[in-house]
Amino acid sequence: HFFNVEHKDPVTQARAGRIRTAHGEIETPVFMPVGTAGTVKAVTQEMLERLDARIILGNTYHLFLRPGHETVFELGGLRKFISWNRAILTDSGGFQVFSLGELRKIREEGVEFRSHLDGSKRFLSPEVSMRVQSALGADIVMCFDECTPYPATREQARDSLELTTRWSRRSRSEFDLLKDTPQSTAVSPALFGINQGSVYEDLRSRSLEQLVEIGFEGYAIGGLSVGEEKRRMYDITEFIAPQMPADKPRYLMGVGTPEDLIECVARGVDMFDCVMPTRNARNGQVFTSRGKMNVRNAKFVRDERPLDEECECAVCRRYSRAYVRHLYNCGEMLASTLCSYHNLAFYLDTMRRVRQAIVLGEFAQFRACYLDRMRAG
RNA sequence: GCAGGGGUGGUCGAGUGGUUAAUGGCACCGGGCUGUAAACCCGGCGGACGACAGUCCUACGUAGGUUCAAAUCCUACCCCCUGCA
Repeated sequence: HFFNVEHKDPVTQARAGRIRTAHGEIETPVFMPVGTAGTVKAVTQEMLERLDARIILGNTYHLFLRPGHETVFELGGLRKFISWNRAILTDSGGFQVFSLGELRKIREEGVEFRSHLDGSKRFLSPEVSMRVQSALGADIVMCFDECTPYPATREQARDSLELTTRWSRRSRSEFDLLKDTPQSTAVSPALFGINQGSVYEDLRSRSLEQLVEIGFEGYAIGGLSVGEEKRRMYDITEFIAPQMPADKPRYLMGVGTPEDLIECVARGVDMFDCVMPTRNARNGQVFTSRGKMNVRNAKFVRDERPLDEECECAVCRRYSRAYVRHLYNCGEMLASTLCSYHNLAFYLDTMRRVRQAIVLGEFAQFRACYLDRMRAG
């Protein structure tokens, strides 16, 4: 079957499991690099393989606009198009309902977007999102949801969650209809529901109950890391994750920092994705076992050490901070590539170590040591 | 030699009597980034002292001058560019 838990941490809610897709197995907890427009920005697919990434994200909205899902379909699906033979998860466009702010109008039927590229009107709904994702051929498909903005009043959060539930029901129907049709390039895809409810515990529970009733292959926590205090993000995760079906993967969308990952694994989350390692890399910030570091800083001009002295990634084995800083200074694109590669290596390695610690029953200890060191700097 | 144009802060370049320590860009320094409208955005950027408010000093080629007040006006000198010899 699709997922099973292999180890449970005796102290925390952490678990180690395995997701099986037609395009490879994924050991959890897992961090999934974000590849919005059919590329994890600045790194090649070969690099992702070398990093042993087993699954990456793609985005419905962005690929829908460009090059268009029909085009991707004709080219044999997203995996073939981008030459990636491992697993892919596509986000539904629900986050763009949130992030594109003024460029969209939400109705019961769906969302009308003004394309950020040319201003043209585009329409996305649960059905359209499923059709697009089906054509793209993802292994894991996300329900079309409304990522509730923060802050939201109780009433706004409730209305938003109810809309997401109705859209989830429609997503489920359309997904089931499309599965194994000639319009799909997917093989045994799984559909995930997305929990909403903002920072209101009872609304989170209510959302989850409704989703479980519909039934999904996995459950995601959405609507977090959208501006709320970190404490609340942890609290909501701590509250809702353990309530999610134990035999299904639990995915915290859009999170987070290395520390967030560990803290939320401890609260029962199995899957994560975040633009942070790649975006911040392009902006000169690298993550290390001693905390984050801005390699653009003048103090690295003559620093011959690797980005992270304890990292064994291909970048850290070969290049110095001085060189990477120089590349940033010159506006050279290799800087982005090198830092993105390292940051992803750091994230992926962190998750492998987290998993190993859970398997060995040492997660609580690992968590404490790891975070202490990172904070000590 | 003659005619014309010009010399401004690290740099390029505005500014042609007073809200000017001097717009902007770049460079430089620092910060932010959480299901990617992001190789982006924000802040600082003459010096000294001060926690802050602020105070003082030094600055628009050089040296003088006019004026209550000058990067801005006048004189001389130095240098650069263009054209003609």
